[in-house]
Amino acid sequence: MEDISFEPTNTIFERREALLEEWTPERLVGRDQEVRQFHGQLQPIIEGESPSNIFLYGMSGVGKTAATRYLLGQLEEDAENVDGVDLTVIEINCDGLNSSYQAAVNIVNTLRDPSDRIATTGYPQQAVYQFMFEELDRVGGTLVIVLDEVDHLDDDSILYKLCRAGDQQDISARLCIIGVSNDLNFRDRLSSKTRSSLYDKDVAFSAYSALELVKVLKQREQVAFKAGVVSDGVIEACAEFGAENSGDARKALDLLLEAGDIARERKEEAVTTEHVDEAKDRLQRDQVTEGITTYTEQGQLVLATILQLEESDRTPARTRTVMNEYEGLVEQRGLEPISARSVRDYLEQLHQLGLVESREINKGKDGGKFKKHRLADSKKAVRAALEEVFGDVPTLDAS
DNA sequence: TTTCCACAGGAATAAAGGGCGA
DNA sequence: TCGCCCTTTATTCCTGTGGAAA
Repeated sequence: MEDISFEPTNTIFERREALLEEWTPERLVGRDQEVRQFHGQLQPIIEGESPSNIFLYGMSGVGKTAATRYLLGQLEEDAENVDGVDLTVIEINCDGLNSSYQAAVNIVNTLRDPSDRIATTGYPQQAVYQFMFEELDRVGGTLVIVLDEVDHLDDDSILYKLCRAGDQQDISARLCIIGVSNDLNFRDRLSSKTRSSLYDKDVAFSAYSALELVKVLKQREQVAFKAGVVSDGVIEACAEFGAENSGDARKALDLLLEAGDIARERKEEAVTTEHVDEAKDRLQRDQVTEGITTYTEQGQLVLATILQLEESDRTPARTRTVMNEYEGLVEQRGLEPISARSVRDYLEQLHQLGLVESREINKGKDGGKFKKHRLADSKKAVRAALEEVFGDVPTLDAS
């Protein structure tokens, strides 16, 4: 093996972090109307008044989190100069937290010293809420709690508890809940008691247009890259990609970052549209691999079944066929198959993950209603990810 | 207009695993 | 160590769905 060493070869990036999600620009571009409305709703905090709860809605990557960080950063800065306003902002990302219980644990641990943190299971639910209120009360003043991707929680009890905390004298601190959701119907899914407790205001974020994305990308490009290294057409190609993906600025920025990384790896002097094309493939592959390798074993086996059906030209396959083939595949590996109901759940999850395409067919009295499934992503990427998991991909009998 | 097919998917529940306090 | 309480993953049961056929 040849000798490996590290040496600085960067001729591309000035401040690469400006393309990362956590980076907050000095000025938010393309979101003027949303920022103005959101600003107005936060204004009572600086006046020392009780703030309303606020909900931000919009597809992913449309600037909800960026606008929240931008405005709350400004609010914290300004609050320091106002007498009688003692402001604390707590940001919790609910992605990966399945329940209100876990979100409450997360709030407790965010506010506690690392040596005094609580475990993520084991406590009665009421005890966890009690810990949470104790910590919030200890901090006191006005507390803004941002629950990012709040629609990922299976239940809304934490929203109800936080909304009612002041009324029920659980805490004396002033609370403002900011819920951020990609699910436009999230509020409709809340239980009626939570809905009635939420005297909330909302801000709807529309998708970025290709033109707005160009503005966003140009702003980041000027900070992130050395002068003149981004070739003509690169920004537009990334913006177009973002616009095709529901006006998602996150996707456009990820693509620009990946294209920059490819150029740097190759020790090239400029980022070109060829790098962008390659970055698209790489992003898709990475996304597929991550989704599959972190999935449950049974979910991976259901996906392996679809892959094998795809590779033997037997897709789209109806649920019944998938089930039969899945049972054969699992038994070959000496495992117990799960029920048809659970396989249906996995097929639905794989569809939600964008790995499987499911189409509903209705043959009426002659054959009823059923679904047919096929692989949505490239066979190559799925096979590579499954090979990483299993070592080899389980094969079906060619029957 | 009614009937019927073949699931789809919601609800309730169980089992297993893990952390906590007593 | 034990009982309690949480989680995740799974099962069973059952109602709902929608369009072609009668």
